Parts: sequence; structure tokens; C-alpha cells
Amino acid sequence: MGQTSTRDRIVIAASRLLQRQGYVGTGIKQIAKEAQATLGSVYHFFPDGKEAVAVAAIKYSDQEFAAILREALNSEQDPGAAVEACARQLADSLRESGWIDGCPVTAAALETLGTDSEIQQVCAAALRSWEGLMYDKLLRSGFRTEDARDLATTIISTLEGAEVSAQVKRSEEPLEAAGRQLARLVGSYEVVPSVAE
Amino acid sequence: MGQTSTRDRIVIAASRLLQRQGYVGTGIKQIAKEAQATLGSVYHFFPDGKEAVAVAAIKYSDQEFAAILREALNSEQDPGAAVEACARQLADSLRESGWIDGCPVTAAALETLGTDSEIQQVCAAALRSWEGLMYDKLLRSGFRTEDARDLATTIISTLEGAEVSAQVKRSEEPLEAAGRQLARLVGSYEVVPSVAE
DNA sequence: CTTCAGATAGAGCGTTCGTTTTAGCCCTTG
DNA sequence: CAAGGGCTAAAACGAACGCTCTATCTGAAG
Repeated sequence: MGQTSTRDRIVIAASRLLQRQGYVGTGIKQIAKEAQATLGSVYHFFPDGKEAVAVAAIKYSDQEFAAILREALNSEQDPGAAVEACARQLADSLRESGWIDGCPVTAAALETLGTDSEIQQVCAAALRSWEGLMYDKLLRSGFRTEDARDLATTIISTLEGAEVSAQVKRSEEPLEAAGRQLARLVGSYEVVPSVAE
Repeated sequence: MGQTSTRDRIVIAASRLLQRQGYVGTGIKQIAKEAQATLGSVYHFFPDGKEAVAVAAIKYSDQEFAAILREALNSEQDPGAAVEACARQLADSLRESGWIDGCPVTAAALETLGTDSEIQQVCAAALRSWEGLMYDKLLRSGFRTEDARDLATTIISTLEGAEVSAQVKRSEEPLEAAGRQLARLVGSYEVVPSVAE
């Protein structure tokens, strides 16, 4: 047995597979195989079945991506440069993965929209948590609350959409363009100097 | 028989189902049922099977969405206002559909990224055709070609991402915020007056 | 009327899906 | 040593999947 528990291996494997193949396209047996666990183990830790595994996996992806986002945002003091760093980071890891490891929740979210499953709720929570990180960064940079709210929502939307475009086109260009334009947009706001940063 | 051919009904039904459930989540038999056709008919018109149906359906969705986009872009002379009109149009039809009829290609594209199917190619072509419409609008408004290219890519990405956010959150707010911020971004450019418009 | 390709119809193929079930293993505790 | 709970293992269920097959229907040309 490795140092990661069987349950953790299941969650991590599921999060990767959901990211790449979506909810419908990912099978329970495939998750078990990828996690080097057996079907019995999966149903032991998640008696409620596939949807419960997916919910845990998406929550994990949420936190994992939030850490990456936080680091990119903290790498630059200027908010515009920080947003551009986020786009750069997304482009790098996307290219390195062969254009397959995109946003961890988009695929799963879109497939389960019609259904009233818990999945879309955790996906919405993930989006909100990422927007919250961006919102805080803007507030710390002296933005007014209304501006920060609108901007944070739009920045996350744009990064989301640019990542999808980059995946489909197999090119970093959409993310680079998004980074440039978002930096310009952020820079177009008058900001009151703050002692906080 | 109605006035639309069996083949057309299959393509239209497939495009709707792909939009709502993605590629993996949509079955051939479901397409046939929705199109009021039989399985035999589907395989008669598309001997290559499910993927061929999906390719035809996505191409149809591409043109259908391009028409909507063109109309929204032409409804306003000012490019910023035109982009905002696009966001407004997307928000309206999304709400009316109960947040299920989003971008017609995103779901299918994300699911088939790993595979080397023809689907992601037609999805990429759709994205490019929509960017082209936006690019032309910006050029006609006097934008420099480099600015127009970057902007068009980013605008389509943002609308794409904002639509996904709106679907997941079941709220028009992401699209409204995107419309406002995109209008601001477009307006931040110096534009040379043109006699063309 | 006959002919024959285009179009429709649906049973059934093998496979995989999510899930359930039953059995057995390991390892700590009494 | 015995006991029992946490965990693993694998067989098997019904349902649905994409697809193939054969059979029938339709309608215009000869």
C-alpha cells in the first residue's frame, strides 16, 4: 500500500478522469482501475455510487485549482499583471498536458445541467470560490466593491472560455489574448491607493 | 410526412440533444426517437454511425448560431453596444430555455478532446467562424487588424465562458457582467473614423 | 403492371454500463 | 487463540449502448 489511502486515490483518479472525459464518459470501473482499487472498494467508500464519487472529486478539484489560482495571483502585485499570470499559468499546464487537462468542472457541469443532481451545485460552488479569490485580490488592490464584483465574475468567465477555446484549437493563443485583454481591462479602472499592499 | 425531410429532422434533433447532453450522453436511439425517425433511417442517411451524425449536427449548430450572432451584431452600430447586445441575446434565450440550451458545441467538444475524432475539428471551425463575424464587425468599426484579432478571440471566449457560468449558476448575471465589461474593453480602444459605416 | 433503388422498420447482436451480492482477506482487540 | 470490523475481491444482475441485419414499404421509370 502506498502512502495515499485508497479513498484518496479514488478521489484523485476520479477528478482527473472527470476533467478529461466528463461525467457520462467516465465509468466507475475505469475510476477503480485508474486508482488501482477494486470496484468493491469504490462502493465501500461511496455507497451512494457514481454521483457521490463525482461530487467528492469535483470538490477536490475545486480546492486544487484554487491553490494554483492563489499562487498565480500572489506572484504579481499589480492586479492586471496577476490576471495575466493566471492566463499564462493555465496556458502552460494546458500545453504540457497535450491540451486535455482543462477546467476540472466545466465538462462535468455541462453534462449534468438538465438533471437535478448535486453535481451542478458543487460546480457552481467551485466557480464562486474562484471568483472569490479574484474578488479579494481586486479589493486588496483598491478596487471599489461593485467594480470588483463585476470584474471578478468576468475574469473567471473569460479564463474559463479561453481555456475551452485553447483546448479545442490546440493553441495557447486564446489564453494569451485573454491575458492581454484582461490586463488592459483591469488597468482601465481608476484605483485608490491603499496601504494594505 | 412533414415538410422537413427525415434527414433534416435527424440533424436538428441531434444538434439539440448534443447541445444539452453532450456527445457521450446522447444515444443514437434517442436521436431517432426525438426526430420521429427509426434507427434504420438514421443509419441509412449516416452509414458511418454516431460520429457522422454528430459532425453534421455540429455544423448545423454552427450556422444556426452564426445567424443569431450576426443579427445581434448588426442591431447596433457601435461595436461595444453590439457586443453587449450579443450578451443580452444569449442571456435571454438561455433563461427562456431553463438554462439548458447553452453553446451548441462546448459540451461535445470537451468530451471528445482526447480522442482524435472529427468532432473537435468541426467545433474548432465553429469557434473560428464566430470569431470571424466578430472580427469583421470590429474591422468595419475602424479597429486595427492586430487589435481586432485579439479582441475578437477574447470576446468569443468571454461570451463562451460567461454562458457556461450562467448555466451552472442558473443566473443571467455572468452574461450581464461580461456584456458590461466587454463594452468597456471595446470602448477603451482609439478608433479611426471610417466612411464604411 | 413490372421493376428496382431509395427509404423505412425493428429484431437482435455483442459489449459495457452502474450496481448488488457474496465471500474472503487483513489486522487490531479482547 | 478467537473474534469481529474495516477493507478487498470478483461474479453476476438488468438495462442501455452502438451497430448489423433482414424484411418491408414507397414511388417513379420502363
